Amino acid sequence: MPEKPAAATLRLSTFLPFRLSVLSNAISQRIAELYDREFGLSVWQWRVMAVTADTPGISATEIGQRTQMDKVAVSRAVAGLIEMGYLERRPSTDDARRSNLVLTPAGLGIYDLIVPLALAEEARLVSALSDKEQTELARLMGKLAGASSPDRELW
Amino acid sequence: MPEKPAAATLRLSTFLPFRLSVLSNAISQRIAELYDREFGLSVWQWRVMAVTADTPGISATEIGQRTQMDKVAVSRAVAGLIEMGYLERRPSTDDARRSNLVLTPAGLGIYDLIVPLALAEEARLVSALSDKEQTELARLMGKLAGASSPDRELW
DNA sequence: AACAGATAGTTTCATATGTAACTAATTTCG
DNA sequence: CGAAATTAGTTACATATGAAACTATCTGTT
Repeated sequence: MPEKPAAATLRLSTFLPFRLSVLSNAISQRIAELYDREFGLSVWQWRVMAVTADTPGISATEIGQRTQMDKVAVSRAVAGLIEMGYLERRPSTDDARRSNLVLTPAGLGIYDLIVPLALAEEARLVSALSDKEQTELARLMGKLAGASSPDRELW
Repeated sequence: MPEKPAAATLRLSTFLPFRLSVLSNAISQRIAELYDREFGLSVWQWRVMAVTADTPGISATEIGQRTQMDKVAVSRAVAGLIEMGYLERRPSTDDARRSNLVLTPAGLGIYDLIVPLALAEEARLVSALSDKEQTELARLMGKLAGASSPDRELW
């Protein structure tokens, strides 16, 4: 009588999707807590601010594309930021469905406070890697992104 | 009159926490859909199955440590798996608070079906990288994990 | 012009998730 | 021993999230 074949096993701790997920969550949580504690912002709101600072007058749809947020999430983040007085909605002259979003002076003010903190936190994190390693990591992640989502651009 | 100093800007697309999060989500979602569509499992349920297959008789608390899930998530995943008939709870003889968890034959059955699919998906993904690059990626992620969570072991 | 899609964005609803409170069993220590 | 503190795990509640439906506007076709 044949042995029952040993089933293949899967060690979670070496399984890439698991490792990536755990690592990403650990990092995100740490930063999210910073945004929330210091400024009362969610990560989504912060992302909206970041792309709006980069491209004033951007539309909600375009924000979604650049941040990989779905339109509901964008809508909610925008609503929250407007309520907090950090973002302003300007009706577009050529398309009444869309709005042009811009940061208010208050929004720009806290943006300028957050950026250095975020960059410092990133720097602290990657300081464990040499410059060369940092570059290499970025490159490898780019390759993975291509393989994971051949359809859409991730960044 | 001095110029208003140009505020530091932050390009989301090169900001490591953002890139990691987007990449991880893209990969996780693809795999989650596989588990759900083919087997009706959530990612958490799958993780519980994976560590239970690896260590039969494991406790819920230990599952939490190994998978980085909090105890509520573990509790819910376990309850779901038991309901589906994939997992069995055995009261521990030496500590009445804890249960020893084991996969049922049905649970082992689908575990054996899932493992090759999960490994194949991972292989498809990392096939964009050479063997050397794969090793390097794992190494760099390990370093980052250490830097991001000096307190607890991530894997 | 006028109808049939498409598109921008919001709202609704059902589900997922995390925090805190809770129960029960165990350990610690006076 | 026995009260206080810890630990394993579940339940309850409040919030976050995503899918689908919806409103309003725009585009293309006839």
